[in-house]
Amino acid sequence: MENIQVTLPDGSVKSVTAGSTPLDVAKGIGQRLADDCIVARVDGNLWDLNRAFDGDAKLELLTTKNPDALEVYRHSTAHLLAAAVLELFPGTKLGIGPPIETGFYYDFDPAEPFVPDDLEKIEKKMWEIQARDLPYERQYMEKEKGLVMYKDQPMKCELITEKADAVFSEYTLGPHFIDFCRGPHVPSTKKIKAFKLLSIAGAYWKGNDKNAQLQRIYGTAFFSKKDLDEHLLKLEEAKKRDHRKLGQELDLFSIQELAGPGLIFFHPKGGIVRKQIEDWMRDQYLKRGYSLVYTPHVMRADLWKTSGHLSHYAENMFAGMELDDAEYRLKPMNCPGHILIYRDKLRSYRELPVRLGELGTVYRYERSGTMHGLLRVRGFTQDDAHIFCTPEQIESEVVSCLEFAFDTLRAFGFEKFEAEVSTWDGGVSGKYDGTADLWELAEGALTRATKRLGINAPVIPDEAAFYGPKIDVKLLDALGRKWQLSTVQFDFTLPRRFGLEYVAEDGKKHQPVMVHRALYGSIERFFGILVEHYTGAFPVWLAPVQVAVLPITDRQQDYARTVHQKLIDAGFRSEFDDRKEKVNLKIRDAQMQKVPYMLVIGDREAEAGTVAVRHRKHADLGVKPVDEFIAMLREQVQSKSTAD
RNA sequence: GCCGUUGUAGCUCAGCUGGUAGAGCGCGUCCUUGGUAAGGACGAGGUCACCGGUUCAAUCCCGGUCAACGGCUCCA
Repeated sequence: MENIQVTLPDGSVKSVTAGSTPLDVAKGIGQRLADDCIVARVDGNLWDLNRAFDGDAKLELLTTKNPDALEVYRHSTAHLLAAAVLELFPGTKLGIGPPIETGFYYDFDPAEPFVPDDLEKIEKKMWEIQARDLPYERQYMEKEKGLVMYKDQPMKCELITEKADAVFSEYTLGPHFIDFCRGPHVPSTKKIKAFKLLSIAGAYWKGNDKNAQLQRIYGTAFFSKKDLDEHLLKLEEAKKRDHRKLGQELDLFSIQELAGPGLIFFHPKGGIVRKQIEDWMRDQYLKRGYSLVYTPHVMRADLWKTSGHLSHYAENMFAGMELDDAEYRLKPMNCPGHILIYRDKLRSYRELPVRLGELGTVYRYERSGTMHGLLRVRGFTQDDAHIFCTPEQIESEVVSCLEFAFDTLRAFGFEKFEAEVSTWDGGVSGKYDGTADLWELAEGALTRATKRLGINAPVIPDEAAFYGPKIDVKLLDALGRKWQLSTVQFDFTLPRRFGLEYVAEDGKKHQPVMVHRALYGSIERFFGILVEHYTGAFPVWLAPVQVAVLPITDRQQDYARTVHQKLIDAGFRSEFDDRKEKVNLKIRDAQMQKVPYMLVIGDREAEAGTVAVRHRKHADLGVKPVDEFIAMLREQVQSKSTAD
């Protein structure tokens, strides 16, 4: 037998006998490495550790430090899940079971739907199989034979028919489990050390809502118990931060069954926070050359015909209202309203760009089952603005929109962002509106703008709206979760549909370019994200109650009241707790409401004209004269400090 | 819209194979005037989501509706 040459990443070459596997090479280097290895990369392809080399090869051994290895590991855990399900529920039909960003899932079609208790049973069975130390073995099957072999697994047959080569690979796990699969996998179940099944959900076969629905089991897996526990802790933490839970605990907002799903009631405390959010944006509009407009919530259906919404978007609109003169529709978007204002008079190039901004409440008929707290609703308010400009102005407008967006997100305490540019498909499919030179112009402006600002923004082809390219900004919150918020979108369609014009230098009429942009996106959604980002402990400038004044006994009531009044007069949001309760309880309540400052007032303070300051996080800050406290508070509010 | 789960006081939940309900917190009254995260006593709150069926009898079983939750699909 001839030897084969295996080149390692450091350039060294190992000579091994033909038929050797990556695991053999790893063992040759050291048992520790062999133990740590999950999978190999051979000539750039992921490869089972126990799969023999075809010939000379470049080899990389992937250990638990490699993200690709984690994917393989999770994929193997998904197979383990499927094997457990088949042992417990023979006859269950298998769908697919891939790794995902946070773990893995496997889709099943069981005779009886799984119930939550089954998760525990299945997980137990998985550990049982894991303990058997079963190998994942790669085998090969001819397509024709395979279709017969898998005749009891209709979904697998479908996949084999569609995807398999004439000879395809499959993986066994022990004597009873076999799955059509490209692999690779870990060598044996003993490699799998930490996993947990998380939930059961419904999912359409092949992601198509025309197909039958399967039972999907989600789980997660990590190389170590420690990593798994950390991840589970993070999930717990996210649950505690859930804006729906905090919204109720802090009395910020509610959704009323009598009123309907997806419609938000802002309570007094949520209302104050929302006012801060809105005021900030309106002030910025005026500072940055936007005008503030208001447009009606219901408008004639004819308007929505002109805009094209009734032909493209009708299923997302609330049904029409037949009035005496015509049919009316609730607005799902603000654009047509702004367009009517633009179009109300003849515009000169001298007044461009025209930037019309509104905090516009729109209603969209989201399908039942899609609503989610404040994040997906049927009525929401966009910080919406439309910029009408000349083609030459596009780039600088995009730059200032992006600057505006980043300033906005930073103001609310977000530090990390990502941006991406969505472009068309070059016109091949015909599903995009507008001419090639317009797309080129706009896409060029977007990418140049990101470069000018030094933003790394990947370009994603064929992801644009049909009416123009766009750039989306995502933020990363305190838990590192991504949220898509700000968007800047070109629109080649509406200016044409509404026949928008401006008179240029040449005295002729030209069509302006239109840009849609929203920075919060939806105020409701932004509010929800803020609640989660801060776990409800809003920075002082946003906090619904900034100060709680807490007299210890009735003797200090009068003095405490003057302190409270002084705060109110100075423009702060102070709450006076004059209940006949112990100060411990008052502190506890203020603490649980996440009030930033508590002023404890006893005889000593009343005597000296001071307050004992307690901070929600840093606890006792000591005694200060009232004016000194007010000055400190003023500084924090004015600077909109987000430090706690 | 689809699959699955859930729906009991303002909130969080308990309620054993059907006999019209209970706790803690909160709320009210009273006592306690107490220095940095829960003082005590008493009391008032519920058509057990809604509609229908089975039954002598339904919070409990069955069917439907609505809503919430976990997801899927969708989000020009």
